Amino acid sequence: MSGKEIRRSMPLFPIGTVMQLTELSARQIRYYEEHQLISPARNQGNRRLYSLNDIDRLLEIKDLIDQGVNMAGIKQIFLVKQQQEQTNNEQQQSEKAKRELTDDQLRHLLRNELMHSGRFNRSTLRQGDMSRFFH
Amino acid sequence: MSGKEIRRSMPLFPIGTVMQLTELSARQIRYYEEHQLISPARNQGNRRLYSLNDIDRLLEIKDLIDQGVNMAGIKQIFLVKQQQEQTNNEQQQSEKAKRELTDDQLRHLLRNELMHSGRFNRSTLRQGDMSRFFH
DNA sequence: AAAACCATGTTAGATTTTCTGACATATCAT
DNA sequence: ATGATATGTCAGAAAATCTAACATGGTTTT
Repeated sequence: MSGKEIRRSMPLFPIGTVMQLTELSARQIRYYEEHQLISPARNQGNRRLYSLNDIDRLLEIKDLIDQGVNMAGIKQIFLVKQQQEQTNNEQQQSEKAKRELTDDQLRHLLRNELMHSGRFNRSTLRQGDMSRFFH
Repeated sequence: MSGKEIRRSMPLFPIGTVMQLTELSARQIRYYEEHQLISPARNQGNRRLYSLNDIDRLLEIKDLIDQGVNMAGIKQIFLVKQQQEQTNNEQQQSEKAKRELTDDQLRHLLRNELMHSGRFNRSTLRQGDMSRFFH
């Protein structure tokens, strides 16, 4: 829920950039927002700011519209997808729980060794790396 | 030279976004441009548009300035880095050349098998995937 | 067929953002 | 003290965006 997600949901792009990236008109983009298919952030001056996720969503919308789906349809599709993700997460969750038990055992087994392997884990500090904002 | 690079050098961000991302003032960002440490694209209306690479560069600049390096110093550092990359590429190039010879042989060996393995390589068309613009 | 609805275009006026160029200023080296 | 460097700040102009309203060509519904 952190890391990647924070970055992909970071509000970065003004509507002009989004228009070019998606080849949608400002009118269309705002209209889809009106119908709650997206909800971009706003900056201090009330201008919309879109995230990578928003843009993905707009591309999906565009595609569905090309298939003849209307607003209501798209809204439902997104709902289903969201629920799908929800259950996916729950599955992962429970699987993870199982795994964690054995992981605990593993950790236990490894502990002694580590206690004697005086090795440091220096964190690599690289600078000027925009990738921290994405992926 | 294509793919990734095109994306990371795609002009996307207005100066306001870049200010937030880098915590530099507009004045600073323009000043560095004046000294040719960066050269953002311009849109039709003459507004600057920065790429991910530009932002990386600005973060690097910021860091160097924190270390007390001045414009001239930073310019030189970038020059050296660029040359470094150049020679790196050349090395890779010549290594690749070598490898390609053996690859040719490999291809040769595989050709017959492939000629008989009537298998199709359907390209996966996924939609609404912003990742095509990045990484 | 008429009326209503949907998705989008277009326009207008207000507000925000960005642009360039100029002048101001603090810090540092000479 | 003088000058250079890096940045702040201001002003006026141009561009981008905002909201709200009206216009319109296709679809449905009545």
